[in-house]
Amino acid sequence: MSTSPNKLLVIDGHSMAFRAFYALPTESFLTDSGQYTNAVHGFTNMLLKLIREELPTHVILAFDLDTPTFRHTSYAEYKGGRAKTPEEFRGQIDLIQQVAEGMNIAVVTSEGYEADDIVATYATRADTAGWETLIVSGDRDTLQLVTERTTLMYPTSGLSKVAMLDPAAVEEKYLVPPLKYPDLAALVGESADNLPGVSKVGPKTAAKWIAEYGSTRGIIENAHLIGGKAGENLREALADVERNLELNLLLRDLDLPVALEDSELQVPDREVLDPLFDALQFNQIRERLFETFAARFPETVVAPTPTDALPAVTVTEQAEELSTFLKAHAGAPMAIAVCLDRSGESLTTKPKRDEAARIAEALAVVLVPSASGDAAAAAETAQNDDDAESAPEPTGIPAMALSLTSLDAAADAVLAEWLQDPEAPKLVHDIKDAGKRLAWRGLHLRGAVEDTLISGYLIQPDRRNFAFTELVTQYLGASTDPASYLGGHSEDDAEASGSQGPDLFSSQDLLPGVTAEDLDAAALHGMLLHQLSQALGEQLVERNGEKLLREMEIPLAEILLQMELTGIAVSPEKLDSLDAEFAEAIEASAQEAYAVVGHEVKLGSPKQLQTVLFEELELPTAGVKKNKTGYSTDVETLQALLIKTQNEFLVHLMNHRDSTKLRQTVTGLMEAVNGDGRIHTTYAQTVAATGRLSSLNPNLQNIPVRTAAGRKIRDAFVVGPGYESLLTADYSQIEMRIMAHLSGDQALIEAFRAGEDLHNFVGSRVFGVEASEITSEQRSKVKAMSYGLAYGLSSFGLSKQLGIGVDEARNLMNEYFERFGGVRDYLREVVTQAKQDGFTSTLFGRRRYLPDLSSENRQLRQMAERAALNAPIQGSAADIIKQAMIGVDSALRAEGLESRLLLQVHDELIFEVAAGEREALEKLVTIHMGAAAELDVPLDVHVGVGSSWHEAAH
DNA sequence: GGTACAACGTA
DNA sequence: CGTACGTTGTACCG
Repeated sequence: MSTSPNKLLVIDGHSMAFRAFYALPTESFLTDSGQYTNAVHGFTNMLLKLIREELPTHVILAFDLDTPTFRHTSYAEYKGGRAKTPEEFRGQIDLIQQVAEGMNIAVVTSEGYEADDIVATYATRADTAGWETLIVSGDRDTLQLVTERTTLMYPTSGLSKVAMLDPAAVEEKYLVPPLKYPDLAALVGESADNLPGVSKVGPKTAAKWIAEYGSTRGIIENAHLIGGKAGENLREALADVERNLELNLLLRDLDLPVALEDSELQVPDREVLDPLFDALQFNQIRERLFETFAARFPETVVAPTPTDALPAVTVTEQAEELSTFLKAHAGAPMAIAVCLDRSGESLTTKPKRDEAARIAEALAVVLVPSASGDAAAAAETAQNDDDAESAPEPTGIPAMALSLTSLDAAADAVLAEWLQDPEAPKLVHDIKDAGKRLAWRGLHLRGAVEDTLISGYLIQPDRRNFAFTELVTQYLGASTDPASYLGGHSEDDAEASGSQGPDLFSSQDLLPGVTAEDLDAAALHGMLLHQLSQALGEQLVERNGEKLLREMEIPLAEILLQMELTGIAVSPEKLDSLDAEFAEAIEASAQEAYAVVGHEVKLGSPKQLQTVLFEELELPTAGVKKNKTGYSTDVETLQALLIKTQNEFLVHLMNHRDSTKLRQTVTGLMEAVNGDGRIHTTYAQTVAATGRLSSLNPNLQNIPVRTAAGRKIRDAFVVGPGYESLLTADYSQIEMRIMAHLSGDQALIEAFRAGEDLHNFVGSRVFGVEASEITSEQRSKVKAMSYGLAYGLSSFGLSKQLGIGVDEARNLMNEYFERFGGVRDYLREVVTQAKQDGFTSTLFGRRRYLPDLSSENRQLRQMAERAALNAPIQGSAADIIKQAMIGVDSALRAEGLESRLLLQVHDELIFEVAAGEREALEKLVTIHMGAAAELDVPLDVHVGVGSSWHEAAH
């Protein structure tokens, strides 16, 4: 038998999707958007496993269509009696096909035929061409396709156990050779297809007859010769048998849209898969997929070409050499790569709270200029030369490496000078991180013209992972492994030379703590930064993000860096006493709660609470919200239960919850206090899809404020030594003002211009009374509605929030829109425009792309519509405060004030006031926050001063 | 040791 | 069936 290098994997998509669906629990695979994904998950996993282990060269997925096939036409009851497709399965076939599309795998369907026929056609073609074939199907009809070259993988239970069936295995298991299986099935019948066979005839009898008469055709012709009850039944069922035979035989000569040869396995399309896997919340699968394909296509993912030589790094400690190098490249962007101390903790481990200890320190910088001059010319020549052997050996771009730990004073000064020169353009990935590491070495990074982290974010704000290697893989398709480039020192090389050479060290440190491999990695990083910057730059221009990058996000990153380094002082005494206070409250409410039920219970465990509430205490379950684990135990549910039952366990439980939450916050803050007595949060600049910042380690944007107990925590944030007070400045009702501006609604604009109380004003129009006559109940109704509108609130949602009827809520909204028609028109227009463009825009041109606006899935589409309503408003507010931070920062510098910005909480800035600067700062902040944007309504800023955050907010 | 979930804090 | 986030404890996975 001739062996072909080609191997076809052909899968019956529907049958395997169903197997996957029943093999995995639906409830564990539900996305936030309400789509079940268990079949998609199982299927994709299976597909990857097959690609990894079976190494097919060609892959085809065959699917049924919803339309009837010739089998239905000739036999109306075909596949009748099947259970209705489960609701949870809905949409999953489509998702599987999308995954396949992203993997560049052919998906084939054929009007009037089944997936089996498609499988049969390709298997036959492949067999004829001498290819090896692996069929994966849960349908027994495909047994007939098995040959010496064609194997069937048939799942026996779920997805975990499969049988690999070659001809011998088929004969052993089904008693007939593959080609005779349709004969056997015709006699026995196929209940799955609703095809009755001959009664009392099973596989054994059928196989015996087939052996005797050669085929079912032969059996039919000799039916009169067969005796006994079985023979009698056979003669009665002849019509059924003939029909079964016709339906069982798979068609092997369909005319299909994809040629066998065109189904070759290719490199997957990340641009399709990344957002898809984001939506499916498949993170492990994403990794597995790319690992699988990286192993499979090293040459494409890696793409080493003769032009890809690593930069030639010169290690220097001499001021003059560095100076010459920098002058030679003056004016052109220089990529900066930082070598980190790898002996320390990695960034991915759970961070300890001490900044300096937890983050790897910068040991060296490698400076890589853009490819130009001789190196580029050599590369060009090499690329254009077909005969690789005659191409000149490419030389890398000359780059420079400097130790940060052992530079002499002169060289250090040259480096510092260049780093902080705003006119010396630099490329970097994650300027805030790099800048922080350099700052710990006393170096100041300025003049960044590119941060590929932020560029990536501005292009795809909904994306989760902007790691350098991720972006390089997606946008450049290049490897980040120095060993795949010319001139790289692989780890093996280093060990080899180390063991053979005179050096005692296995991997020689070229700089203190920095090995040759580190330098290679950094040099490559620098080289790829240039390429990535260019690739991202094109996208950025296309998506209107260049100005935002240069004029907003990069300057902001420099400010955030400073804020993070500065931190905010806390009073350990206040934290301690709060901790004790809350601990006491926790204990007290726990004891009272235990007393009610008669035993201890983990009050923090929703699972145990379900048992206590609904079994032991037998509280009514009618109308109780459910989640994946059963009945909900959230506050809303507990409140409702309390009203119904007056059970005091609920009160103690809720008190316990409140106190626990507060204590957790306090504990977290205590653990976060740095050696300097301050808490240094980290701002994530590329996380929130609307353009907001987020805060982490610890999160200082969710410190309690609504309750009195919570506000005590704000009192623990205090002015630090050497400063006189804290100052808070917040925008009042910024989102409503943006709404007024964007909608152009004259009534709303008038209200803001007149400086009236917004909610009283709106209430007076909605309820038709004087503003002074508005009751607090009316005020809170319009307040809820005003804010809700910016989130896409429905009348149902409003009714639920206000505890009123849906009709009343709807009337309220109608009345609102009647008075503020501009708002209604604007909200409609936003969605229409977003559907047209595919994205929303903020005041400053920040875009959010919402592909789900055109989704067939109603839930997804509606979620996208609400996001489209909200993104311009929330995003514009984010733009404005970012602009304000930049304005305030430069004004502080210009006026030479020592006061400094510490925190940002979405619409609020918190400053530390230097001695004697309170008045000046207050004025400066009010002016620059107010001037951050020109709107049709004023931007009101409310300022407060005090010795703690809590006091300052008054 | 890692991940998922429910719950809840902020704007 | 209101947007955008981050953190926590419990429960469960291997």
